[in-house]
Amino acid sequence: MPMVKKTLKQRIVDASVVLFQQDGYHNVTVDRIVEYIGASKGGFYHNFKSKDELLYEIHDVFISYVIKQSQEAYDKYNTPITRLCAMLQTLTKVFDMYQAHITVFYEESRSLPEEYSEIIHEKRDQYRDILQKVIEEGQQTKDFRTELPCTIVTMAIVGMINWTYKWFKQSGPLTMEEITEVFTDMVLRAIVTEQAMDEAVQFMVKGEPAVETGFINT
Amino acid sequence: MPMVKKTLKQRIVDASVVLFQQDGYHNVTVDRIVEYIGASKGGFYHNFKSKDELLYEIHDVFISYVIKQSQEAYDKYNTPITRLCAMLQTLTKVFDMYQAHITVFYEESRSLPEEYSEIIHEKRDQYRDILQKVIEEGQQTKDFRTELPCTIVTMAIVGMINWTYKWFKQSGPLTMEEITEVFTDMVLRAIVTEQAMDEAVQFMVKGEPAVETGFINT
DNA sequence: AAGTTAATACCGACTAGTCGGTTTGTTTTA
DNA sequence: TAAAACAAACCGACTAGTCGGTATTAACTT
Repeated sequence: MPMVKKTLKQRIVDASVVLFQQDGYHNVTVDRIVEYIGASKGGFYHNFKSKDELLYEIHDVFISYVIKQSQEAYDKYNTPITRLCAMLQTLTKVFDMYQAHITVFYEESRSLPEEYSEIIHEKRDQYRDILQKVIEEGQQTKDFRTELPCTIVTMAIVGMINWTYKWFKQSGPLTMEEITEVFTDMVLRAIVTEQAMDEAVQFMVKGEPAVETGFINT
Repeated sequence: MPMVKKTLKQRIVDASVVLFQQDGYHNVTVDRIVEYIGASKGGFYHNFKSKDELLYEIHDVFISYVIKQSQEAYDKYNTPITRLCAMLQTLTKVFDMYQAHITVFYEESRSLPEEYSEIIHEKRDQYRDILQKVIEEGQQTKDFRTELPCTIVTMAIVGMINWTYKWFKQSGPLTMEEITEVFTDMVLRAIVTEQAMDEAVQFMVKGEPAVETGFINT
């Protein structure tokens, strides 16, 4: 295992994500970031043109990864149902790992200067388009119900998944695997046609749920 | 129609909600708020102890209204399915009207000082609890599938609904009524048991979807 | 009714502090 | 030895909140 020394730039990004998630972009000063990792302001501005550029970096790393993973999930399978399941799996997994990034992504993008936010918005749309494409193709093959407008279905799924960043706690009683399983079940039941339900049942929840423990946030 | 003159306090709140939604709490200065409505800084601090207190006011007005409406929807009906449908209806309607408030509520609550945020978090949990209660009761009556953990189901629904504030545009091609109908359909199909499906079908989408037009944001 | 006091609502110049960014200086590396 | 990487002191713009003041209305006194 090559224990490579992390560059200052990487340390800045890592620390910033955590701090931004905790307290929000505007409540975290550059001074605090560099103090947190025992560096200096000079080092910061040597690596970043501005605080905004750092924010952009965080956004871009995350959304680029999401797109890459989504596309891979799409390419790996060849039916709408398996593709959808793979994407749900992939996305929740990413959301498990990158929760801090996501929080920053969905709450601080307003602070991005226009030059940056244009790029980010485009990529964010790409992410949605991949999912929407799966839904559309499923409707064409009659795997998915055509009574439901695919834009709304897409956004319903996106909302369900994205919102996890607001309430999921890695230290909480629920694992992301459980959540994924339930989400998948719900989505499939909601949109798969009767004729295609045969293929879908294998991805659904079996048996009784685990004991409900504790409670969680909004 | 009694054309009551709006108080300065109300004008400040109204303007702030719009400005905060657009640019975020930290990107809107007190000076800008008062300039926007043609008032003064003195007037502002006569009505509010601080900028934070104004933010709290906006939060509280919104979440209190949501709780009130949710509770009313619950009380008005007496079966899990009808209650659930009524709550979905109510919530999306509220979200249609109060989109600016919601944006502030879900994106700026971090900036609330602890004294305020405690109260708000409590109320936010109340909102979720009302919905979760409906799901739980539905599972007890076997109207809803017991294989699905009710906390996850609740948060899936909350996420689906809440996320609308991120992408729904009143000027866009989709109306909130359409969206509500599709959401209701999806949720019911996802969680209602076969034996109770008879009661649920009346709330579901009939026929083909409207023509898909344009596209929307994440 | 007139005069007096008091409370409320609002104004706007000013201040103290904060924070992103710069400049200058020092160390490390290739 | 020169350039890259980092450190530390500094600057200027910005902003939440203050404070002395004014206008308006209500309440009380004589």
